[in-house]
Amino acid sequence: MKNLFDKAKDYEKYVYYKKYNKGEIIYFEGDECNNVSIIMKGEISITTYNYDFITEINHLKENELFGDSLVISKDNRYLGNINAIKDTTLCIIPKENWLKLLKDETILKNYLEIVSNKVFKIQSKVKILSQKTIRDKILFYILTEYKRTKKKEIKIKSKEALAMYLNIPRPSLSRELINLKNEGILDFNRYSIILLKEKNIA
Amino acid sequence: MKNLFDKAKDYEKYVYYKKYNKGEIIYFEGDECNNVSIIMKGEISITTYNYDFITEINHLKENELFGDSLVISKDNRYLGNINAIKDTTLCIIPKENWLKLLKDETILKNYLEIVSNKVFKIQSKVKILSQKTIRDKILFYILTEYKRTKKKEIKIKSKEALAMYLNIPRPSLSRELINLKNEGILDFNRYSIILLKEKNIA
DNA sequence: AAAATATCGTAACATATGTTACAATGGGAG
DNA sequence: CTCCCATTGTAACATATGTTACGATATTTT
Repeated sequence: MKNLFDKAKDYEKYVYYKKYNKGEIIYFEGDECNNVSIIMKGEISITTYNYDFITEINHLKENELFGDSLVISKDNRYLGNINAIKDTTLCIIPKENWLKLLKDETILKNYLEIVSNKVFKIQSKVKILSQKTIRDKILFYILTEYKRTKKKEIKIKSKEALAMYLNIPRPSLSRELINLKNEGILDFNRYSIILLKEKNIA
Repeated sequence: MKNLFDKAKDYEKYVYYKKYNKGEIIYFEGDECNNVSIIMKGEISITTYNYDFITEINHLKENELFGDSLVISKDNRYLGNINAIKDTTLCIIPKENWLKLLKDETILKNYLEIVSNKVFKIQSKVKILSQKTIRDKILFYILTEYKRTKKKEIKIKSKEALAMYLNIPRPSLSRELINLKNEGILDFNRYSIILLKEKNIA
C-alpha cells in the first residue's frame, strides 16, 4: 500500500515523528484527536470495551493512517483505544497542517487512494459481521481472501486472531472449522486455512 | 449535513443529474463503478445477499454520496445493490471529473467533512454489530442515539427497520424490548424507544 | 535439551437466539 | 365509518452458539 507521501516533496516541515513500544496504548478511547497519524513502522489495533468484553474495531499496518476522519469532525474523540501491538513509529501531522498538505496534488491523490482502501476495509468488516452464522462468517472470510489473493491457502496469524476479527469465541471457531473440515469443504492447520470446494460456497 | 457543492462555483459543467423511482435498483452488486453519485433528493439503501438473506450494509440520505471510494480503487465493483427506497435524484460526477473538482478548495473541504462522517457512520455500525448479545446491541444503539441527540426519546421508523439495522430478526428484537421494558430500563411504542435508566447501561 | 508458555483441539452443558405462525393493533383508503 | 393491509406482539420449539475447563501440541526461553 502507498504511503501518503510517496513522490511528494517538502512535507517534512509539517510533520514530526514519535515512537511507541509494543504494548503501549497510544491513545485512549475518548481522547481528543488533534493529529493525523501515519504508521511508518509497526502495527496498531483499535479496540473498544463493552463491559467485560474487548472488540477490535480496526487493525492498521504500515502506511495506513488514522485520525484523518476525526480531525475533521466536530466530535473528535477516538472511538477506541489505539494500541501498539508491535514497536511502532508514527508520523504525526498536526491538525492545522492537514489541509495545507492536501493541497498538494500528489498528496491528495495518495490520500484518496488510502481513504478509499480504508472505507473498503471497514465495509468488508461490516459484511463479515453481518453474516448470520459462524459458518457463514468463516466461509465469507475465506472466500473474500481467496478472491483478493487468488490463493486457496489463506494464511492466518492465529486462530485466536481470526476469532477476534470475526468477533466470535475461539472454541466456536474451532468447532465450526472442524465441521467444515469433516464435510470436505476446507482443510486447516496452525498457519492457514485451505479452501477445497469452491462451488459449495457461493 | 453539507452538500459537496456548498458555496462552490463552476461545478455544473462537470456533473449531470438522473432520476430514479422508488423501488428501482440503481446499480447491482458487482457492477463497475465509474461515477461518484450525490443524493440530491431521496434515500437509498445498499444491500447485499447471503444465500437467502438480505443485509443492509449502508443507508444514505440527502447530501450523502457513494462511489467515491470505488472510483479510486482498482477493484471498482459495487459491494451491494444500490436501491432507491424513495424517489431519488442523483447528481453524477464522472470519474474523470472527480479529481478536477477536488482541486477546488471549497469542494475539497466539503468532501473531507462528508467522507469523515461516512467513516464515522460505518465505524459506528461495526461497533453495533460487534456487540455480543441482542440486548447489548439495543442498549448500545439507544445509548449512542441518546448521546447524539441528547434526547431520551429515540424515534424509530419501524421495528422492522431497526431490526434490519441491528441485523437481528424482528421477533427477537420485540422479545428483548419487552424484557427491557419489564425491567424498567426503557419503554417503547410504535414510534419510539424511551430510555429510562441511564446508569444501568454504561 | 528441558522447562515454561502460548496456542489449539475437544467436550459437556446452559442458554440466547432463530424460526415459524398467528393474533392483535393501528393507520390509511375508499 | 368500515374494511384492508402493514406493522407489531406473542408464544412454542429447535438449535446454534457461548461458556468453561482441560489435555494435547507447538513454540519460545533459559
